[in-house]
Amino acid sequence: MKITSWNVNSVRARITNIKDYIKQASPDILFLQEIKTQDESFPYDEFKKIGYKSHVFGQKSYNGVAIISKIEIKNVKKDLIKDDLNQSRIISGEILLKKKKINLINIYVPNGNPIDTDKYDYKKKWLKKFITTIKKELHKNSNVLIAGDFNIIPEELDVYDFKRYENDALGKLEIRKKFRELLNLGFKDVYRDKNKNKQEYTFWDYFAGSWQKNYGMRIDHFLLSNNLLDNIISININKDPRSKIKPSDHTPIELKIN
DNA sequence: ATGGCTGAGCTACTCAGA
Repeated sequence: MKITSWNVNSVRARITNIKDYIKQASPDILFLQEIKTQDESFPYDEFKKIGYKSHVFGQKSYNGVAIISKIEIKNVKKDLIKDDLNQSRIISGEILLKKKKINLINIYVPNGNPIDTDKYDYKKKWLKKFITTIKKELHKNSNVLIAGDFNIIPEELDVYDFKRYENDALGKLEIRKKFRELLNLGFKDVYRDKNKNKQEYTFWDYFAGSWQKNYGMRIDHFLLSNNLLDNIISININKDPRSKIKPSDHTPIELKIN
């Protein structure tokens, strides 16, 4: 089974790119972030035509997450977190894999910049609530997969120039500590676990030729609870969609499990 | 390089992203 996570930066502006990606990569389940549209404007039919059912937690103009899937997703929830600003940033559901019930959680963590504003406080509070939520979820079911746009650079090698980001909402130590706190609940950062020293990115800015210069960062992640690590086949950052016309600034990350 | 692109909503320009 292939599960992909991709911040698409508007599902409607990106629909052709997304369908092209699906044709090429054929994921069973696709986690989308930043769909930037309300539920009623989501392109359900476009995905239905190619065999995917959509579960959507939309929002006008900003944020918004969705899970689209070829296989049945049960017990879809959009209220795992009571969001202080009522933003649409988390959607979860359950699948069965070899008789194991797995809790799938798709997140879009607040950016948090600039750091001297309430946006940064919102990010810290959101992450704190998220960690509390995950602790509770683990008590109910220890098989947990979390994926999405974390807006966290976990370590220095996860960005082209760490000095530029050590005082940024994506790279500040207190934010990176939240990521470690999550891992300490019993998760692995699957990409880093399988690629100990490799420097690959999932995001490149639109401007200043960041893509061409490979000025990127690794901020989209798959976290898998330790008891599921034996199910991993592979993890891959698929850079192809970032090279296309009218791309998202993020590229998909793909996990294969069995 | 603290915004040099991009998208939404709207239809001139702001807000947001990272």
